Amino acid sequence: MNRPTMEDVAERANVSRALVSLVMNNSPQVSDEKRESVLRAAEELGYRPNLVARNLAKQRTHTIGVLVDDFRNPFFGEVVDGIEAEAAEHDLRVLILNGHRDTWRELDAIETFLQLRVEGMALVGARIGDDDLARIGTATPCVIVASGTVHPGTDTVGTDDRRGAELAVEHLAALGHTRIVHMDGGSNASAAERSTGYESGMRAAGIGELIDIRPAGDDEADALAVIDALLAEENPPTAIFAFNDLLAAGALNRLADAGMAVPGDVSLIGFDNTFISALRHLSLTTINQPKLAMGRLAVGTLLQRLSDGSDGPIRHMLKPELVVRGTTGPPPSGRPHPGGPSGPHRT
Amino acid sequence: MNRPTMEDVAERANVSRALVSLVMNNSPQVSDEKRESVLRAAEELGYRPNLVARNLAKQRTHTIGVLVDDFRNPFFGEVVDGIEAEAAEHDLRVLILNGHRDTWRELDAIETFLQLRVEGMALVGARIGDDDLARIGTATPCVIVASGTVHPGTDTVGTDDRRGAELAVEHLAALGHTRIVHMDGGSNASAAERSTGYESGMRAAGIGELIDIRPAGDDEADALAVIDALLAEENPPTAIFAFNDLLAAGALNRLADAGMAVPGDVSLIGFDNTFISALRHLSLTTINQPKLAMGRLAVGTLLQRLSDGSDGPIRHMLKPELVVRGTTGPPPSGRPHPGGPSGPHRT
DNA sequence: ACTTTGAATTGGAGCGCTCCAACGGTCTAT
DNA sequence: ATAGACCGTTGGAGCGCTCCAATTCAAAGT
Repeated sequence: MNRPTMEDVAERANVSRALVSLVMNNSPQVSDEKRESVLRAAEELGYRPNLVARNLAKQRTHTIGVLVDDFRNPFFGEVVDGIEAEAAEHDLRVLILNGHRDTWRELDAIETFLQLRVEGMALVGARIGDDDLARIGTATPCVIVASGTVHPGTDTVGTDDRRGAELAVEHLAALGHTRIVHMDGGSNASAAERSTGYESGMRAAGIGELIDIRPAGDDEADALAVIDALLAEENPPTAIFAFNDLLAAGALNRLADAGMAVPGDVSLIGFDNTFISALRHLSLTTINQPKLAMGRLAVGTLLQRLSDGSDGPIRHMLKPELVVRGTTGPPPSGRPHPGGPSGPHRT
Repeated sequence: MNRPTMEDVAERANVSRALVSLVMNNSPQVSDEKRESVLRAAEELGYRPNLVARNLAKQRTHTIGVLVDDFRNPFFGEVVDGIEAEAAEHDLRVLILNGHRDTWRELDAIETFLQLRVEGMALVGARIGDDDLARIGTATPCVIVASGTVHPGTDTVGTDDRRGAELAVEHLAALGHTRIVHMDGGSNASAAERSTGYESGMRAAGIGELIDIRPAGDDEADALAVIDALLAEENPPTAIFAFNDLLAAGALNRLADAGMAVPGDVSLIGFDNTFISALRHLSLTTINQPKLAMGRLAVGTLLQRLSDGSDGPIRHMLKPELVVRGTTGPPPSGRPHPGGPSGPHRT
C-alpha cells in the first residue's frame, strides 16, 4: 500500500540500500549489471525517490523561492520567465509563492521559504520594508527584484525607476506638455522612486512648479476615481504619467468613458511595457523594463552569493527605455479649458 | 554557524527535544512556564523549524502542487487565486510550477510534485494525455482543471467548453451571421471541446455546411497568419470565434492593421472573459468561465479525495456565460464581397 | 501509609535518504 | 607468496524532526 522506498528496491534487486542510492544519483562507480537490475526493480515497483528525505539527508534542497507580488500583473509573469530560464540552466528548482500585494502575506511566504530551507530567495516586487528584510537574517541569500528603493545591505536587481520616470516626463515635455500629472503607485514598492523621478524630470524640464502627484495605485481599478477627479477640475492636465501599464489601462478606460480623446485631449504614458501596452487597441506609450534580463540576473546574483562570500551588496540597475506608441502626442493647441471632447480619434 | 536545531533550543531552555517539539506544535499539555522558556530560547537563537525534517517525520507535507499551463495568460492567474483562497482556508500550502505550454515540462513538474510528496495536485490547463495521467498512478490525488476533454478515471473541474462554444455560435447566428469561422486552439487542452461545440452550434443554427475551422493557437501571436489568410480570401467570414481572449486580442490587432472595422466588417468573439477582454478599448465579446469558482472547486475536490475513498471520478462541469461587449454586431448588410473597409468605428 | 490518577516531561525509535569508513575481492608489483 | 592498489559494494551513523511508551512527580483517594 505504502509508497515503495529505497529499501524495497534494494531488497527486490538483491543489493544494499546504499547501492540503490548510488544508482539513483547515477554514480559512475556502479557495475552495469547491478545498475540495470536496480533500475529494473525501481521501475517494477514504481519507485520514486523521496525528495523530502533526500533534502534532509543532503542538507541541500537545490531550490530557490520566488515571491511574486501579484500574479494578475503580467509584468511579474515575464520576470518569472527569466528566473525560471536561468534557474533551469543551473539545475535549480523554482518554488513560486504569491504575495497578493500584501505585506503580511509576503512575510508569511518568506517564512515558508525559510522553513523549507530554500537556498535562495528572489523577492519580486515585494513590499516589505528594510527592517523586515533585516530580520530574515543573512543565512539565506536573498535578492530584491524590481522594488525601486535601494535596500541597504541587500542584493538588488532592478530597473532605474527614477530614470524611467524622467524619460516619461522628458518625452511629454518634449511634445510640449507642461501640465503633467503623475498618478502615483501607492503602496507598490516602486512607487516612491518613480515619483521622485517624475519630480526631478519636471524640474529638469523647467516646470517644477507644476509638479502634481495624485495618489492612485498599481491596478486598473485604482485609476477610476483619480481620472474622475482630474476631469472635474477646471484646468485638467494635458498629460498623465501613470505608475504602470495596468493603471494606465484603467485610466484609458475612464478617459474613453468620459469622451476624452487620447492623445487628442490628453496624453497618457504607462510603465513596464507589458504585453497589454502593446495591444494595438491600447497602443500605450510606456517605459520598458528589461523583464527577462532582470529575472536572469536575479538568479545570477543568488548564485554568486551562494558560491563566494563576497561582501558588500550586489546591485544591478538596468536601463529603462522609452517605447513610444499611440497614447502620447502634442497637447491640444490653444485650448486652456477644453470646451468639449471632440478631438480626433486615435488610429 | 549552522542553523540552530531543536536540539539547540532544548539545550538552551534546559528541556528535552521532545518538549520543544510539543511547544512548536502548540500542544496544550505543556506548562506555561516551560512553554515560555522554550519560546524565549527559540527566539534568542533565531530558531526556525525545519519543514523538510518535519515533513519527513510526519509523513505529511500539507502541500498541494499546482501546475499552471502558462503564466502569461491571465486566465490562469485567476484560477490560481481561487485555488489559493480555498487552500488557505484549509491550511494547505500551495506550490506553483509553470508548464510553459509544453507537455514535457509539465511531466517534469508533475514528477517534481510527486517527489516532493505533495498531497494533491491540480493541473490547470495541462496538456498531457490520459496515458501520462494513468502513469502518475493513484497514489496522489490529482484533479484536472480547465482541460476540456473528459479524462476517464480522473477528477475534473472545468467549464462546459462545448456549451460555451455553442453559446458563442448562437450569439453570432442570432445576429444574422452565417459565415462564422472558428480559430482553433491548437494544442491547448480545451481546443477539441470548443471545436466540437462550434460544430454542433453551427449545425444547430442550420448552417452546418458552413463549418470552417482554422488551426491557430492560444496566444496573441498565433492569430496573425490566420487573419491574414482569412482576409486574402475572396469570401471572408463575417464573424470569427476565437479560441480564447488572447487569440482574439491578436486577431483584433491584425484586423485593425488591415483596416477592418470590428464589428462593422467582421464580428469577433473570444473565450475566458479575462480582464483583457474587459479593457474598454478592446471591449471583447467573450464567454465567461467562472475562474475563481473553478479554483476553489479544484481544491475542494482534492480535499474530498483526500478524506474519503469514494470511487468513481468526481466531475464538476460549470456553466459558461455569454458576455456581450463591443466586438459583435450584425453582419455588414448586403455586401457579399466587402468593397472596402469603410464601416463605422466601434464606440 | 499506600495505591491510584493524571498531567508534565523525556528517551528512543523511526521517517527515507546520503555518505563515509570499511570490506571483500581481483589484479598487479615486488 | 605477500603487500599494495583499486574497484564495487555494504553497514551504519546521521540529517532534524515526530510520536509513542515510559517515567517522574504531585495531588487525590482509600
